[in-house]
Amino acid sequence: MGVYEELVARGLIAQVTDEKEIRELVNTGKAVFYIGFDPTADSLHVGHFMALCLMKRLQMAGNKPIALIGGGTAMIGDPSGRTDMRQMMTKETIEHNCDCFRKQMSKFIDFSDDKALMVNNADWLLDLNYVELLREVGACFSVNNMLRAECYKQRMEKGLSFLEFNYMIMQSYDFYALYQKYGCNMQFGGDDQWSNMLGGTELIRRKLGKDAYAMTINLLLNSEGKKMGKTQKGAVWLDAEKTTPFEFYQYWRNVDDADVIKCLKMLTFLPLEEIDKLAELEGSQLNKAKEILAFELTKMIHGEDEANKAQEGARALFGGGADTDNMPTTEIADDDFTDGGIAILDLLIKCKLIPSKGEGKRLIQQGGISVDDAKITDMFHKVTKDAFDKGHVIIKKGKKVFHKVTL
RNA sequence: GGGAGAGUUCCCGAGUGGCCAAAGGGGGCAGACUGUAAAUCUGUUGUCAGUGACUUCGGUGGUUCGAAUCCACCCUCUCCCA
Repeated sequence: MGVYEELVARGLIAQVTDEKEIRELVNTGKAVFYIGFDPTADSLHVGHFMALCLMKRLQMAGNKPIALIGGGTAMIGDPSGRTDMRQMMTKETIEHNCDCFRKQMSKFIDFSDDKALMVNNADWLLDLNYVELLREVGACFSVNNMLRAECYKQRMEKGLSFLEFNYMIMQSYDFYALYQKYGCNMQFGGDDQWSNMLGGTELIRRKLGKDAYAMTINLLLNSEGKKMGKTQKGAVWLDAEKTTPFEFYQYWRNVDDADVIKCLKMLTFLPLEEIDKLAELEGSQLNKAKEILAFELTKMIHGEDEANKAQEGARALFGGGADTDNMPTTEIADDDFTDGGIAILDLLIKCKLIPSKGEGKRLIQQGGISVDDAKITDMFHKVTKDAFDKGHVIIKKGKKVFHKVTL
């Protein structure tokens, strides 16, 4: 089975411009492909991770990946599939984010010995001259066609600024530039990028008379059709500072039954046969598959040690025991005590478990807070110093949030 | 440039002088039920020193005893005409 067939079997491929050609290129390791990442935050998230995995799979099959960091395109903001305009970012923020991306990517992709490249489109986009650009590529784009593009559909109702409208041209120009510079003959990206990617193949055909190819990967959607990798707090980040390994593990441990197998296929490097076996599990047995998913992903992002810690921590907590070693911890000082105790609401705030006291009161009224396994029913409850005799106190918020407090 | 309309809490959206911290839905959080799942049901969802006070309905001023609501100017967006 070639790498292309594997990608299909894993449900990764959404659309391709020319299946036969792409299969041939990719399976024989002749593709030089790029994937663009716009530095919209200071860490990569799960959505990027899928693309990185794809790069890795293709790199292992002998193809050459180019990771393009969108330091130039981020100045514009991709309107694809969005209902609102992105907030404009300053140059400084973008540069900072680029640095963060670069560091994280180097952990996954082997950039040594020219096996992969990392480029920043700021290097060629920022110096473009407007009139020259218009003359060079402007003539190759049909506004009529652009307006019909699926990615602008939602924006045709809500409004689309000229700035954002040009995003497609910038991305197309990237492909065109990479084709000439590095012989990049293929572009991969999320399925929401399809229109932008076609712009590039079209531009190359018109300007150079050459064929280039585009392929999109399915977005990671849950069974309800929503993008995965988002929580109430925001995205699930790859940076351990922003999403701890434990939180990361828990996110995957808690996916819907309906999504486990899909995630295993799309995100892990486990052999398909093994995943097929897991797919036969039913009911509560699926928890095994979820553990494997969570462990594998945590291992890839944070390393095996962290993955083990997260797994043991989770097993201990939910298995009844209390593994306090890997729990998020807050240290409090003597000053925090008055009359030998600290008010539970103050303590919860101190641990950042609640954003306001109102929410804390509600939690207590509804029975959502326990201290050392004792449910708190009085919102004026005080945690005394004696409670710390064994060195720490464990606060439980709801069913899944544990927090250790030390003195 | 001319004309018409819109901006409300996390999101959608009702409210057009006091009964408005603001309907309804979604989402979130908690409880019950479970398998750390889903579905369902219940409660809850601005802040605080909580029978009260404070901040909040695009911005700034104004009218009024009292403004999300009325007036003026401004900003942003949509639609129609050019």
